[in-house]
Amino acid sequence: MNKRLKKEYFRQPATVLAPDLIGKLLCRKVNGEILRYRITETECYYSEQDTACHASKGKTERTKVLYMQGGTAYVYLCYGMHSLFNVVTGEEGFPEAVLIRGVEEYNGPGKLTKAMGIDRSLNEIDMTVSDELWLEDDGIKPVYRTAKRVGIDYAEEKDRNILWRYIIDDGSYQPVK
DNA sequence: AGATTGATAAGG
DNA sequence: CTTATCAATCTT
Repeated sequence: MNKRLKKEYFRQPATVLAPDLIGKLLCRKVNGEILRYRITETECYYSEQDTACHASKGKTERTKVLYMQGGTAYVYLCYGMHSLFNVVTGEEGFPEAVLIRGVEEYNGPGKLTKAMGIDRSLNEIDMTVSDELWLEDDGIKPVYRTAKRVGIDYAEEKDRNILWRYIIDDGSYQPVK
């Protein structure tokens, strides 16, 4: 039986949740139909000291959602054409989030949001109570590997080299019965 | 390697 | 108001 991820779960640090979200189910209800996709790739963005994190330059109108409590959705329009979907984690007042970079059928953060109909109207949604967008755990624990984050050339070298990207090891889990 | 695309943030 | 920048993707 699938269990919906609740507030206590999202209160953990992004550094813990990023690997743990691998294999979880991203659920989206659109036009009365429920879509479920298994998360295959995430990245961790953590604190104002992380120069790759949007919040590193301080709190602004755009990044304030990163400071909200865990379980909030952060949807950001990048390069004018791609909606990127993040899960805000941790306690209120501390900026951290996990970027969902890929799901089973769609690789690439811009493609999965387009496929699931995720756009900026879902920004700041509380996924612990929303019936449009939420996360589920069906008990599968896939094996994953780590890598350096991508697309963050603007960050300082110390942050570019952190292994905060988590990718599923394909075929390492059993399909849902 | 280059074009695309528009919100966001910083500066005048 | 103007300008530069971007957690990407597609085509050449």
